[in-house]
Amino acid sequence: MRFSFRQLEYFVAAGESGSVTRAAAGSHSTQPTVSAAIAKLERTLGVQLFVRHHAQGLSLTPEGRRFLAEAKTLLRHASEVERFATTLSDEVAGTLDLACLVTLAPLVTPSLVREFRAEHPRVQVELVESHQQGLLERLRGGLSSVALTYDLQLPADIDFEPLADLPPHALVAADHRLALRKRVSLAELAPEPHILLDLPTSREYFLSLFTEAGLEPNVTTRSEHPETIRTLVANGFGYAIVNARPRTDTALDGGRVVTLPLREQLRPMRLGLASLRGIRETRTLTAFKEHCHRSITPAGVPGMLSPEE
Amino acid sequence: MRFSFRQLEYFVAAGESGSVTRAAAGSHSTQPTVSAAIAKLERTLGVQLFVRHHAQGLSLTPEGRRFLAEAKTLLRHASEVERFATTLSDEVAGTLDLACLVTLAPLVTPSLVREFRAEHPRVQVELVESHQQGLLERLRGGLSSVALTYDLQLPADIDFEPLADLPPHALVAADHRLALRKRVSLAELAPEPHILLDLPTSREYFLSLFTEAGLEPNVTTRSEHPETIRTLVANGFGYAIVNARPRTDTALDGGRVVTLPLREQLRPMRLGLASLRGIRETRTLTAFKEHCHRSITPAGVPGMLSPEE
DNA sequence: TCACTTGGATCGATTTCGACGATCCATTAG
DNA sequence: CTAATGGATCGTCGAAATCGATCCAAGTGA
Repeated sequence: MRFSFRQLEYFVAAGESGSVTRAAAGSHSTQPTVSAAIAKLERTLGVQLFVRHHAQGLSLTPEGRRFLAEAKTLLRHASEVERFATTLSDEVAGTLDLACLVTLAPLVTPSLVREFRAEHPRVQVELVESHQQGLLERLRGGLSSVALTYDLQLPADIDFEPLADLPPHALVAADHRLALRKRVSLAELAPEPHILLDLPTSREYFLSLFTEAGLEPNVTTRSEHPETIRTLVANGFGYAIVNARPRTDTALDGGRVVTLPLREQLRPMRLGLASLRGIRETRTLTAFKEHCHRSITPAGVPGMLSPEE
Repeated sequence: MRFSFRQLEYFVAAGESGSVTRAAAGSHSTQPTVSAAIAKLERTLGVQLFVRHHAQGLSLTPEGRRFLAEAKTLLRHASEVERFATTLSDEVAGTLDLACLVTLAPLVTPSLVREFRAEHPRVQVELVESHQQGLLERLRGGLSSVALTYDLQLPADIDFEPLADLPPHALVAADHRLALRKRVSLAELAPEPHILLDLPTSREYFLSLFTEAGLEPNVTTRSEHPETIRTLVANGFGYAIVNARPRTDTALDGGRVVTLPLREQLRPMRLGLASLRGIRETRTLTAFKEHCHRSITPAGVPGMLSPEE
């Protein structure tokens, strides 16, 4: 660009006031500065912008008058962009790019996002669902600002704020022989046919629960989709281990399932907010995180059964 | 403005290439310069624009991506303004603000402007008519770029390019007792009733013709309008002195007039282009001046009778 | 595993540019 | 003729941009 914002500002001020001195006063500058800036602007553009009247100010040339109009709209445009930029960081407004672990999304996000938008009407939420690896890629690629997920396989460059612990439960068919038990132990389940939620990071978690207890599950069926797991369980294919427990005992095909606490004190899944470490967060993101802390508590997660239920 | 064009340019280059180094290469700059500029931009805007990947470039944050779009349109706008500015001075295009002495305008400007516009279709001509004092005010106030007028009462700050000399003629009715003469002298005319074109500067010129010859005109009627003068002459109110001679011997009311050369060698009116001294002229103005020199010659002025006719 | 490569961040030196006070100069008012 | 007005110019100062050199972290390949 052959000119600067400062030069345009001084030029507009002088053009509108018809005086370098007044322009300087109104621009928090001095007369020599404005005079030099305008002279330089004329030189670089090769356009005579003013007619100088000795000891009585200046008037715009025809070209100066036309350029003035253009300069004003450009400056207005620039301050709109400036305003936009500050809004990006300083106001709870604009778009929040939220990512969520696929298995959690249908349970948690609807009410969470609805309440957040009710509280902050100027914010649009852009929700993307993905598996854990995809979430990390999105965070690192700047495609999402924050991810709602479990603290599984999180590298050091990812910051994680825990929101709630979800202990594992056994999921069995309503007509399963263990369905009426108050609770059940891993040892009892181990020989039974196991239906594994076979997703990149959850897989290792479920298996580790058994191996850490010196057991080995009898994996007979696998699926990547929680709803398929529930339907398989309801249809007697075996049992499953789940942490997120929907507020319904009906599978998608109408079959019934039951969730049972596990007797052992097992390491829970930790639900929380993952974001890239070391990036300055926007006020919109801060507001969203605060909202999550209020809405998703250790005592309960919207869309899921609470621990004591 | 909290940011500069340079910063935006570097930011856009880096955002589109995903690399500070490539951005620097494409911007005729160096990597530390671009790095520092972006860092400063982020600091002043309070917005994190990039996620830095060690040893493998950077990606835009969600905010960075949105700001990038705004920055690009702003830069495009700025270069349009820059282009506009250079067009103002470097191309025969845009608007030419032309002023013309009222008495000359109907005779000279129609064909002059028509031919000029045919030669330069990208130019609009904005024509304003005024008396001599008004022309000077328009030039000094930057309202017009050039004035087509006589070299009467021109102060030192006005530049004048002569185009053609218009010697004074006597204007008499077709049935006037002198109408059939080949030429007449001022002395013969002096006693006759004189109809004076009573305009600020022409007035002094006409009277000076007589006083410089030791004569005094017998002014019986005055008017500010050349067409009124011609009608008065045609109706026998007296004679008039004129320099601009229309290509017709009919006055507006249908009466006939005759123009006669004057026997004396009298100082002619000098038709030319007046402009403000010391202002850099645009290429459009240069083209117009050249066109005038070609079109308005000592041998003839469009719309007027030529000297030898 | 270790050296190499990649690519952004940082440092220090240089230079450029903007800002300012003082002054000059031409015009206008009284 | 003097004072006031108001832009142009000059010299100085300081902030900021620029650059080469260097640092450092992460990925790559032997």
